[in-house]
Amino acid sequence: MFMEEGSPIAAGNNVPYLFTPTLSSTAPLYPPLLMNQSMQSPQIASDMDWATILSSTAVNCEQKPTSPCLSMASRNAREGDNLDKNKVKPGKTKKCVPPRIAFHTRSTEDILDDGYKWRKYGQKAVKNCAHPRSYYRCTHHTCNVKKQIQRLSKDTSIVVTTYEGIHNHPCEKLMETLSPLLKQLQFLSRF
DNA sequence: CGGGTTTGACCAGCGC
DNA sequence: GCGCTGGTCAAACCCG
Repeated sequence: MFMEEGSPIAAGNNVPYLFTPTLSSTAPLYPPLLMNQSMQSPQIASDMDWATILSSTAVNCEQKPTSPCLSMASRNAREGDNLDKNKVKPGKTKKCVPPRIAFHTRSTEDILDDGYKWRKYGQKAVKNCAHPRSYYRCTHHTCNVKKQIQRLSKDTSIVVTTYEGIHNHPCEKLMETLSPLLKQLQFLSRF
């Protein structure tokens, strides 16, 4: 298996992990191996693009909408809820883990280009980790997707990228790449 | 000047 | 209840 680390990544216990084969030291994004609890072994997702993988996996592990997600006062405030920061309703503070996907990628670069545009909003030193964890948010104004980037302390060449949420907009870079192909397909389909 | 990064402070959850 | 830790905020700063 590719999971020599053994211990779960800091992404919650119900996270379906996506692993990239660690063959190269300067890792382009290889077709990832998709793995979750229902699978006996990782499956090669060679025919899928990253956006598809992200959205389908996130949907598969989506939480029930009735869960009291985003209960923190700061989140309420950010999402237009008028709750005062110091007036979080009692009994509704149970933490809800939104859909998360974690990637292991061997790379010298911390930031892997996934086609989306991200803005860093925090960095934090994590216990028992030599490298800090960075927090990013999708810059799209209607999109609340976040990601965390951290290097493994055991193997600093491996970058763990944890995505939280589902993009509600197309991947700009992907569309840029695909649009000429689509045009070509449309042209050929006329014959 | 606008958008992104840095970084210290703050807050909530959790374990003891 | 208290301390620790992770996640986020926001002001200051940087850069094109």
